[in-house]
Amino acid sequence: MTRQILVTSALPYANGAIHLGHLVEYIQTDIWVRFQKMRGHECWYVCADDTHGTPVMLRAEKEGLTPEALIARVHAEHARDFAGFHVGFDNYHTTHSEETRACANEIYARLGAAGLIETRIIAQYYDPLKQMFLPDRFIKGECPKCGARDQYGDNCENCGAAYTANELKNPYSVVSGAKPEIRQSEHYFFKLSDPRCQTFLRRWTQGEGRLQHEAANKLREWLGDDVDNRLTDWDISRDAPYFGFEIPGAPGKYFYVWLDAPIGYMGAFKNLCAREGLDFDAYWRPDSSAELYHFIGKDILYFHALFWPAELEHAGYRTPSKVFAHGFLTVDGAKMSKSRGTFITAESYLQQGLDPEWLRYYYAAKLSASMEDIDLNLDDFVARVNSDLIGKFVNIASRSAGFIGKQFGGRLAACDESLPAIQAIRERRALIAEYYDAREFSKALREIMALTDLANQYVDSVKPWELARQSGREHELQIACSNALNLFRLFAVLLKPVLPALCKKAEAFLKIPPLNWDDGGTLLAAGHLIENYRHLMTRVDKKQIDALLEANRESLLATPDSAPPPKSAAQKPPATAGDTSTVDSGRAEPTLGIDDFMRVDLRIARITDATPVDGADKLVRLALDLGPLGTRQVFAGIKATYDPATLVGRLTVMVANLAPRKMRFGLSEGMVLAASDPAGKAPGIFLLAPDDGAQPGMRVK
RNA sequence: GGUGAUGUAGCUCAGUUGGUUAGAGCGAUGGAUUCAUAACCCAUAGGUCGGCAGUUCGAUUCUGCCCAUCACCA
Repeated sequence: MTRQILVTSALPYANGAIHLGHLVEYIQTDIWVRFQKMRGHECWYVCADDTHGTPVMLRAEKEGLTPEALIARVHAEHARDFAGFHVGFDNYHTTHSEETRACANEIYARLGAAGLIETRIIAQYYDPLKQMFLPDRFIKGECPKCGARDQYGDNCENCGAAYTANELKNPYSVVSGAKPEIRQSEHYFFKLSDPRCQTFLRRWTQGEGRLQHEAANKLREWLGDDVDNRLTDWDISRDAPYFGFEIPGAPGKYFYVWLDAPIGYMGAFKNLCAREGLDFDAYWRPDSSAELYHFIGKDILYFHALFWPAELEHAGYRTPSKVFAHGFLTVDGAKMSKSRGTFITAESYLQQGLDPEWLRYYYAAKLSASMEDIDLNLDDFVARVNSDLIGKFVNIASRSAGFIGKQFGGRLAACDESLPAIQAIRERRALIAEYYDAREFSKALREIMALTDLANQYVDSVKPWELARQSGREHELQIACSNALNLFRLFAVLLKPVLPALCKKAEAFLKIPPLNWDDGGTLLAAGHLIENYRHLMTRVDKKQIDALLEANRESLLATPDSAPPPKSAAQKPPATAGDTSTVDSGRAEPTLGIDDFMRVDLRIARITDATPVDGADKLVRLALDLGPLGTRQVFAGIKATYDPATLVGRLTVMVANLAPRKMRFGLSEGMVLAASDPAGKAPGIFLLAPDDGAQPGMRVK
C-alpha cells in the first residue's frame, strides 16, 4: 500500500552558515526520505529558512541591508550548501512567506477561540536609545557574583554563575551601548498550563512509538507527575521593532520567532501543494491518514514535543505521527572548535574538493535511531570511506568492467542466479529495508558491507585475470564478470539512499534507468550493453582533511565581531533549530598560579542549621554563618557520613565565592570542604574543621 | 545534587532473553595475488566486556554502590 508521508528537518536559522553539525540531521532525513521514495511511497520532504527575530533584524542593519535582503542571500547560501550535499528537499521555503503567515494567523485565531491565549504585563529591559526591548543576550554588564566585565544577561562566562539580566551590575545594551531601563509591556501567552494542554500532552508524549524511549522519559520529567503542573505559559509575542509577523489585532506586537518556526513546516508544505497540486488538508486535518514526521536535534525536543503538538491539537490540526530526535556531532571526540579548525562549514568542505558522499556515507555508518551523539573521527573517516566505498563497493565494478569492455564489447552474459552472494543479498534485502525504515542506518550498512565482502571473495575465487589468459575460457570470463557487475548493481540499489550521486553514475555506467528498491530483486538480462568503465569515486587523502582543518582554523586573535552572533538563550532558545552541534572556545586550561589560587575565597563558617533534604539520598541542607559576610545556604553531599543533627554548631571551611548554583531543591551558595578517597575505595567523607580560635568569616589561605 | 544516557580489542562500533573458546570493520603483523587509482584474498596477534560488591551452579549480560564522560534541570 502506498503511504502518504510528509517529512521535515528542523529549520536552520537565517543568520549563519550551514556546518557539519547541521548536516547530520539533513543527511539523516534525506537518506530516510530517499529510501521511502525508492519504495514507491508518496513522500514529501520540506524545510525552510527560519528567518525571524532580533538577531536577523540587527544583523541586517549592521550589514546595511533590509532583513528581506539578508534572508534572501542566506537562503541562497543555505540552498546551495544543501544541494551540494545532495539533500533533496521537495521544497526549501522560508518562514517569511505568506503561507506561513496565513498558517500562523489561523493557529493563533483558533487558539484564541479555544481560550488558550491570554495577555499579561511583563517587565523587561528596554534600550532607550535604540528604542527597543532587549532579549537577555543583548544585554551585557558586570557579573553580579565575580564582577567580570562584559558578561551576558543570563550567565557569566568567567565564573559560570547563572542570574537574570536584572542582577547585572552596570548593564548596557549590546546594540547601542546605552544603559537599559526597565519597562512594562503587554505580552501574549499560549496557556500551556491549561489542564487541557497538560492532559493532552501526557497522553500524546507517551503514545506508542511517538517518541524515542529516551525522549519520552525526558518529556515525563518535564511534565512531572500527574498531580504536578510543571508547564508554564509560553510567551509568544515580542514588541516592535521586530522582524516577523505582526499579530492580528495587536499593532506593534509580533509573533515570537519560535512560534512561527514550526509553522514554517506547514507554510513550506502549503507552498509545495500549490506547485504540485496536492491537497494540503488531506495531510493536516485531524483525521488525516497521512504520516507526519519531524527530524530534529535533541536540543529542540521541548518545542517539538510540547509546544508544537499542543498548538496543533487545540487549533484543530493533526499532530505529528512521530518526532525523531538525534544527538549532537562531535569531531574527534570533542565539541566542534574554531581554534582547532573542527568547526567546519558545509561550504568549505565542498570548496576543498571533498566528496559530499564521503560524509553522507560516514554519517550513515554512525547513525542509529537513538539520541546518542555521534563522533566524526577524522582518521576513522578516511579509513572507513576508503575501505568500504572504494575498496569494497566501487572495486567490484572496477575490477570486472575492464574485461567486459575490452573482450566482449560491453556485452554481459546471463547472470548466475544461484551464486551464493546473490542468494545472500536476496535473503538480506528485507532486513536491510527494515533497518532503513527504522533509521538504523549503521546496521543497514554493516549488513551491506558484509555482503560486498562476499562479492569480492567471489571474484577472487574465479580469478578472471587467469581466465583472461587462457584461450577457450572466454565464456567463463564473461560470466564471472557479468556476475560481479550484477552484484555491483544490486549493491547500488541497497546504497542508493545514502549515495545518490554515485549511484546515478553507476546507473549511467550500467545504462539502466534509475534504480528503485524492487530492482534489487531482478538481474540484468544476457546481452545487456554497458558503458566503458570510468572510475566512480576517488579515495580520501588524509592531506585533504588536514587542509580542511587548516582552512577552518580561526586564529584566537580573530575579532569576535566577525563570528556569527552567539545563539541566544532568550532570543532563540535553546539553540537555532537544526544546529545540532556545540562549540567551545578551544581555550587551553591555564596553569594555576598563586593569583589564581587567591581568587578562591575560603572562609571559616559555623553551621547554624543542618537538615536532610527530601528527595535526595545524600544531600544535607546547611545554613552557614560567615560572621560579617552574613549567612549562606549550601547543599552538601554528606548525609551518608554525618547525621545532620550532630553538625549544628561546629565550624568548617567553605568556598565563599563559588558561583551559586540553582538546584532542584533551592539555591546552593557555596561549598563546604571535605576529604574523601578519590578512588572511592575507602568509605566516608570528612569535613574540614579549623583549630580552636577561628571565628566565622575568617579568610583561609 | 537530581534525572536520563554512555563506558566492550589501538580506532569506530556490534552483541550477550545469564551458560562452554566475547564478535565485525578498520589499523598492526605475516602470507598469497596482480583483474582493480597497492585496491582485493587468506591467516595471526590484541580485550580481567569502566571498578567494587551482591543474586546465581554460573554474570560481560540481572541488582546495588562507586568512578568517568555527556546532556537536561523548564
